[in-house]
Amino acid sequence: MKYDFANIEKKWQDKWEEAGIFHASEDHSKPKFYGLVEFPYPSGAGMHVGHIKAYSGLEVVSRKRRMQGYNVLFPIGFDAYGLPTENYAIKTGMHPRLVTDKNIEKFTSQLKRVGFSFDWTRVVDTTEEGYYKWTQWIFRKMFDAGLVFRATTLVNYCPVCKVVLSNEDSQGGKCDICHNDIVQKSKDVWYLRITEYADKLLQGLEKVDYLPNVKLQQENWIGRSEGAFVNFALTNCDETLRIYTTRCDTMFGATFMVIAPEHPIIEKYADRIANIDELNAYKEECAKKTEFERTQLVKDKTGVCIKGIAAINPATGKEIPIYISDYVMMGYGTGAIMAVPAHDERDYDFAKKFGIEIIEVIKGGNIEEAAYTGDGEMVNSAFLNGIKTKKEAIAKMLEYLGEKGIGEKGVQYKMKDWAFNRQRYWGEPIPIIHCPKCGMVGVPYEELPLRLPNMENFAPGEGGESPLAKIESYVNCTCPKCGGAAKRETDTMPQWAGSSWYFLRYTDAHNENALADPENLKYWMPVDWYNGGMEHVTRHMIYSRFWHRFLYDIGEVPVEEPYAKRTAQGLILGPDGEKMSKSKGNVVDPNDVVDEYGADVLRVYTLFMGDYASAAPWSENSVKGCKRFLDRVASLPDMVKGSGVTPKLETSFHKTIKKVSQDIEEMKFNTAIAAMMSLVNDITECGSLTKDELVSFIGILCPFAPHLCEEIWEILGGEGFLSASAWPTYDEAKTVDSEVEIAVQICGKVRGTITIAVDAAQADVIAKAKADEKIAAQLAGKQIVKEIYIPGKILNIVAK
RNA sequence: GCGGGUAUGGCGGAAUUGGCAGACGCACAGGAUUUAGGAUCCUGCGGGAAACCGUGCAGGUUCGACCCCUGUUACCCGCACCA
Repeated sequence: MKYDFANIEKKWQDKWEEAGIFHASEDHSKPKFYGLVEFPYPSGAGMHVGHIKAYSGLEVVSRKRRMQGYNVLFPIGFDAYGLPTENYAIKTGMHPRLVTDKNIEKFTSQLKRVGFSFDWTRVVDTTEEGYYKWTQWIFRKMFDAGLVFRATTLVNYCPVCKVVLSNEDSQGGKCDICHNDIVQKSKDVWYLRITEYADKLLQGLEKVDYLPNVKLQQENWIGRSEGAFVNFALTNCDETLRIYTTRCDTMFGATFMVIAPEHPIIEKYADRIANIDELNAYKEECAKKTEFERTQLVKDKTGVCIKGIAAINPATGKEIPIYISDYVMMGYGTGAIMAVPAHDERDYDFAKKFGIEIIEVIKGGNIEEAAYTGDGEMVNSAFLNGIKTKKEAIAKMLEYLGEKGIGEKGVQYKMKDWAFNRQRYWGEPIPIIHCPKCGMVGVPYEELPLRLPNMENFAPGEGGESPLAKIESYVNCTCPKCGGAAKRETDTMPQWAGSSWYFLRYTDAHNENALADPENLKYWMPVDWYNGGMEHVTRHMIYSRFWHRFLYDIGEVPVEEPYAKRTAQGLILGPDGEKMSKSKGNVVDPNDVVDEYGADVLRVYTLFMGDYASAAPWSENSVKGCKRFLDRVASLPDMVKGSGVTPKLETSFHKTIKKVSQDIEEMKFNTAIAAMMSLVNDITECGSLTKDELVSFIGILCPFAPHLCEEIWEILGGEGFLSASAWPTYDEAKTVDSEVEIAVQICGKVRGTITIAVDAAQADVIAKAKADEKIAAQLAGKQIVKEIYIPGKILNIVAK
């Protein structure tokens, strides 16, 4: 047949759409499969070949599942709130709504050109009222549950985007969006109390099937640590200084203390501190340092000793000095530590620089040289002396602290509460009203959605306040509780909000009375398989697991964990081996590939280019190789002779069907395609195949190259759609060759090969090997020591 | 610094998990066909005349190691003064 891919692809896309064969059904009696891919942010640049690879994986799995008789939900949508759109709108004067609509349209047409089997009746757009109503609804539920709070803190502020950023969005001291330097600023910030869910999020990982490195990254992100809180008595003060430590066993070695520069005790006892000016100067200096400077100066410790207040080491009873230093941070633990220079590297560096006493309490290292952090025998530690393990010493010390009532076991997390607001326009309005009498009051549920008002100038105000603050009719309102005059919150939610529950909405995308019908949730959840990028396994996945777990706790969803399985695809690099980026000019546009080679080639290539989970560079030549493969497939109908089985090809067919079936489950798409290429080579060599064989071949190729396969199916007179027909089966017995060639080794080196029956007896195999000329020559004059035969694989004769 | 991962032809990558290393594809070379080919079809393709040598490097275990163990180097990805 002629492989006119452009017409073939259009023809089948139209037919699929018309017949609606990829729509998930609400027949809940059938077994279901919910495959989820990360919905795209509809940027102005359009799609990227990376998107294609990201979706192609589960596309193949979903198509296979349908052919296996599952009711498949494979949805798509758009995570459309966000800064790039807003910034573009500010620059061009075009309303973000229009920009978003235009971009979604572009993405939709690109996705459809590739022939993805998404259920287009369930598209979710996070900026639609019908959707963000429920985003706000969930927020309100969290507010009711006490998981929302407001606090004045130093925040990461981007002076360019004029927006407050979460810690996650400002890593490395650079803005995640514009990559400019971030400054610290004091602001009122909305927080979601995600730390309350730290343990639940950690425990939830035990029940799910995530790639090991995905799980590990989440564990590290949550960062649970077990230790102790201890209260140190102070001189010249009525209160104690509370610290957190994981090494209370080393307390006898604590020769000083360190508190964060922002620690409140300084201000509180300013009048008793002799060098308060010096401390304040240091504090100011620290505030000016960028994140970058701080991390660069890790080894070069700075600090100031507090004069006028000291601490008492509760183990030794000795007075020890207190320093302020920026190597201790207010945001972790209590903002204060006991410093044990002999057994902590940071404390060691500090003590060396400031000439503080270093007392060894664990044997094993050389404290003249460096801090020793390993295990060993306790010394200089009174009642701990002689103990040989950390674990035992910690237990004993905890007992002592408990008896004296000055300390107890404690747990800390690295994860911080989630800064949940942006002073920007293009986001979900936060449904809260500030009443001078009642305080913060939630917008009543029946008034949701709280609509994002239309406006002309959505540039943020100079002070960084939300553009919504400029609309008086929006800001001024009445308190739902007392009916008095009140002001509406003008901040909006961060981009992560909409993507924190979109997978629930897909199960019932148009429901006006609930986020989704409970019956639908019960049937479809959890997501059976979620695939996406590694860059989303911490932030997006942790946030969405948190929201989902909250919804479970209040009885809104039926399962604890939203994602039963999580995998991740590798990046597609540019032809130069570098990460694709506009500035490098190495971006490949999927449209160009579809124009020149067809959508089927694009799909096959993105899956064939290498291990699905690894990064691989784009190669135009390899794309051509995939085109050649499909050209050869297109010529197979011309080689059909008769029906039934071609004896020479029978085993190849059964083997290939088996391999492709298994490889798809393990995301080994590259080897699945390689196996199908091999089969085509076998068929070409053979010269012909039967109609039945071709039908089974296009069956297994269909998830990869559906347009071409449908076309061949039609030529062969198939009824309905190949995509809706049954997945080819194989006979295990026929995947095994009756005869195999095995290698014969002499002393571990291959000296020849012999062909034997698969089930040949060892004695026969050895006899046949010895009869082989080459083998006999090698064995001549030698004495056989040992003969090892691994059935069907190898024969090794050890001889001297 | 800590944690995780990777290392195989000129290139992308395979290898039933301890059993013929280099499947499949690309590139390259030779041939056929063609007015022509950047189209198609054959053939060859790790190195070496060969004996042999070859999975980052050095050892070890084993009849047998890309695979397991010890040490080492390089690169990639997370986290990063987390007490």
